[in-house]
Amino acid sequence: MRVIEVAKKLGTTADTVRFYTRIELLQPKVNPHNRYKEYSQSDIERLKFIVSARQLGFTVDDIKLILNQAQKNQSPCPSVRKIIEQRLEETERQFAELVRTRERMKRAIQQWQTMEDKMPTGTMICHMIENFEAGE
Amino acid sequence: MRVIEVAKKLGTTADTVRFYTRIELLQPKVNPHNRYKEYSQSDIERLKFIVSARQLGFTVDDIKLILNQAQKNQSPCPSVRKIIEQRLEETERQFAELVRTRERMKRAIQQWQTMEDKMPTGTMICHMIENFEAGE
DNA sequence: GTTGACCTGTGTGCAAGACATAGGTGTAAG
DNA sequence: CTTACACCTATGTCTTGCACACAGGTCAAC
Repeated sequence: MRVIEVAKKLGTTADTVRFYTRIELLQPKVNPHNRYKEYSQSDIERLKFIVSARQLGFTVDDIKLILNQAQKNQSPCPSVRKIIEQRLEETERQFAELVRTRERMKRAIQQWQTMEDKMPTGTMICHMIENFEAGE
Repeated sequence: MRVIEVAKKLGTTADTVRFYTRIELLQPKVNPHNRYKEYSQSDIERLKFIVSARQLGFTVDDIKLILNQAQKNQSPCPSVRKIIEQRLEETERQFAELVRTRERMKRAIQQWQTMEDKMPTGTMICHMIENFEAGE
């Protein structure tokens, strides 16, 4: 199978599959006639794993490590457990930050509803932004 | 003032100030003796604006546009209102995606608590990931 | 004069793909 | 057998917002 067909089959994009191939997470055979990559069934299994792991928050480097362990016939499970804990912590941090930003944005929009547009001055660029009060 | 002092004053990093300078959001004078950048009071005001806008979710390009408008003596307020609505929409999308990922991660950790570690097989890399059920 | 801590600008790296592009393929029509 | 043309390919570059690495400069103490 070629890149587009593989991508469709797994609900991802051709560019993503090409990316994984470029960094050698996938190593499909190359047709010597036209240099097109040919993805085998086992490539597809591997890609399926990669996509699942990405959805669980593993980074591409995490996945590389996991695949390497599996290739050396070590159980990747202990690493998997350890890594997902770390990634979850990071996700929680991102989440908190995103919530804060979202709250600020909403509050700004609300505050600005009753404010007029103004021209910039020498010291003021946009009074709405400069006078915005985050409210702790 | 020089880059570190400015950064401290506004609660940001020297690298961030250097970055804004590099992309010409800030244009401090350069001391011809040692080529160091010298940030004036008005540079600092400008930086203060940039930092505030970043905290409200504006991108650096947004800020460029806003600053350009202000420099042409146009009120940037209409753009500001329009842009923040877009950025809020994007933030909501990111938020939803992050929540989904977080839920998946938590559910995975829970499911895996009662699962044993296994060795990889020809078709299976990590059974925990491959058998993970997202639960809608 | 010299040490040494600290600071500077500039170059490069990062994540995870998305986008641009030059060229190849393949099918259908003429 | 051409030719046309839509579609596909691999590869190179771009994105965002900084952080980090590094070679060299500054400046006070000795």
